[in-house]
Amino acid sequence: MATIKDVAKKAGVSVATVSRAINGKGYVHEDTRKQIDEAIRELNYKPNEVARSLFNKKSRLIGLILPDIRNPFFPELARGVEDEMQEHGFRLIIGNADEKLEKELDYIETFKQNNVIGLISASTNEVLSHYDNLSFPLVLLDRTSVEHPSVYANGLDGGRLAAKELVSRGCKRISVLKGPVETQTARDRFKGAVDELYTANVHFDVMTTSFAFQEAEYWAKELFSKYPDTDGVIASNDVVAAAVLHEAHRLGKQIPEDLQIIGYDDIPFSQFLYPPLSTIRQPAYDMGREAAKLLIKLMDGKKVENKNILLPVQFIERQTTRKVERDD
Amino acid sequence: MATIKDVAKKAGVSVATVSRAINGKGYVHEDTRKQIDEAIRELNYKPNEVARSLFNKKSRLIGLILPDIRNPFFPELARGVEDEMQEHGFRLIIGNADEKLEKELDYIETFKQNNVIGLISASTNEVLSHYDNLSFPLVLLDRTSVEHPSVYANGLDGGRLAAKELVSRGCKRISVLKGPVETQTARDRFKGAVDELYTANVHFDVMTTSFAFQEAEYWAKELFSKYPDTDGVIASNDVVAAAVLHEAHRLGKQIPEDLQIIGYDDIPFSQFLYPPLSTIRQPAYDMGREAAKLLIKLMDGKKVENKNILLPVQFIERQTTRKVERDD
DNA sequence: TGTATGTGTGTAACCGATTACACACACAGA
DNA sequence: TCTGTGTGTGTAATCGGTTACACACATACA
Repeated sequence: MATIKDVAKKAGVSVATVSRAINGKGYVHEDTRKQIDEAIRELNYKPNEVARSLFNKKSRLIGLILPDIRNPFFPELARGVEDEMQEHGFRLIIGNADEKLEKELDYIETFKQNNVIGLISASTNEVLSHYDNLSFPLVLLDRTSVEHPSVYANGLDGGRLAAKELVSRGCKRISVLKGPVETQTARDRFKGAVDELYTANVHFDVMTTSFAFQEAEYWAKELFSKYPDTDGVIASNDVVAAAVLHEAHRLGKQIPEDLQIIGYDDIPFSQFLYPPLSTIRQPAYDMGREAAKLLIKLMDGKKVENKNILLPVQFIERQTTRKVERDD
Repeated sequence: MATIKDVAKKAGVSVATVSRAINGKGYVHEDTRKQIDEAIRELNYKPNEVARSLFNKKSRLIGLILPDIRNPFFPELARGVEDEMQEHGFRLIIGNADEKLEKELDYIETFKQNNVIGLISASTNEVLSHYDNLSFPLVLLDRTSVEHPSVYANGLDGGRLAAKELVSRGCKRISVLKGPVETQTARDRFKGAVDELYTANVHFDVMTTSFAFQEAEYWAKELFSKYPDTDGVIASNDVVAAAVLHEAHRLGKQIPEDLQIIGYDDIPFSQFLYPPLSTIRQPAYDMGREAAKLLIKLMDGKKVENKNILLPVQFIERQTTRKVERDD
């Protein structure tokens, strides 16, 4: 690997001049610049990011913490973040926290030690105190907090929407599957659904589930054993919805005649389920991009007027809910 | 952030002694060591990885290149790699190459510039020449090559198995969906299927598809418009299989009566499809772990006898294939 | 002619670690 | 007493960049 010294020698100047030429700071004579460019090309010189990072106390790396990379919702978020960052010349270190605080702390340590210049966290841990004394800006993603900037989707609306759509389609005994309630958005989502069901005066039961694949099947079985005559399910996410759908098939239920199901997230796979899953869409990719944009602003030290960006959710009508006549 | 100097001052010794104490190299008096440990604790000192990395020309970072993080097969691989690396104190920089050579090269540059000490690549690019002059070891994952160490699953077997299972279940007009053929494993897979079908003397058609979600639906429609009377589909992966299944439902086909489908990969979602997808399972998580283990050996400079690790695949019988009487 | 300003470049300190080397001291064996 | 060896520690160079500062020179203007 060629170093700046090699370039300086080849171009017949000092390293300072090379550095200035590369970074476009200070004066460099046109002719000198050409010499240097030539030397750089010939040696295929690339500045050593580590050395830069050591001096500047800044790398070009961004940390991204995801709770569970296996849940397709999160790769979608990650893609949004990645694409935006890529366009700005930043790179991502993705950490999979596995919903464990310890792993999350581990990654934060790695991020600090590698001089990341910003962090986006979609962690689901209730406590946020480990984010308090960071030397770089932080954006929370898919969650919110008054103390930190965040990008999230409207859980209240999402829960409400899901409930409303089931009620308007005639469900009488609704099961609300509540995700892990560590985060405000998960609580909002639940609250939205419950509020709506109270108002509509529809019977409902509540069950708390995890978001993960491995356990989804268990929860689905549990659901039907506890509430065998449920006729509407508001799932905690699309993964759980898929498991419920699968279990319903196994039990010989007709969908959406006997049972209607609404998922949450709208992961790419949901359209391929049978019947295709009706769900509340969170704009995951856009959320990722927005989080990245917000972080970039913060890193630039720009004043940001709105530090908590709320994105809308949307009911995606497919076929796990009945058709209704709409008067529009 | 406390530095080694702060620790040295607090402990009343030189930085060299602190460094020796931390790294357990050279002599350090027991009492001195205690003083230093105490100072480290009080200051909450963590060595700066960037400075270390600059001097040692080695970080603790491992690069991982994935072709498409949205395809659930790859997060599964990633988890395997991550878990193994985590246990050895290494961290991952995950790069999503998006099946584009340019992005892949970008990430490789980032990896070099950040002194990664090893690279695992599941890239699908045909050319590998950009891996030739790396200063750190490389392991190919989910692909193979004579020049580089690799961990992959038996494509020949996989293709053969898929074909055999369909043939033994009475398929007469099989459609083989061929993935992108840039990689040897994809070619093997195809060859395995075709060999078996030739041998069995069963009619088959071939269509080349991508592996991606966004295009899966298109290919599914294309399939049935080109070969409307196909009665067996060997899909290029589970994502495509899901799309085919979805399209088959839309066309009112009975599965597995009218049409049998076999996927590839066995991603977690496949069990939740309806009917649950029969598929060829690649042990993704284990592949990831094996790749990590192999890389660690290479990084340690150990002689590795077998640089190309072949893992077995397995037919997972679910319900997109008919039941057969087995005489076992 | 003297001074201010702009241009162009080099020297050397610095970022925070690691380590080669020098040196001091204790103790053992000749 | 002298020498060799093991123990313990500090000084300073080094990794590959960036940049403060000094300095040289050209030009402009009073």
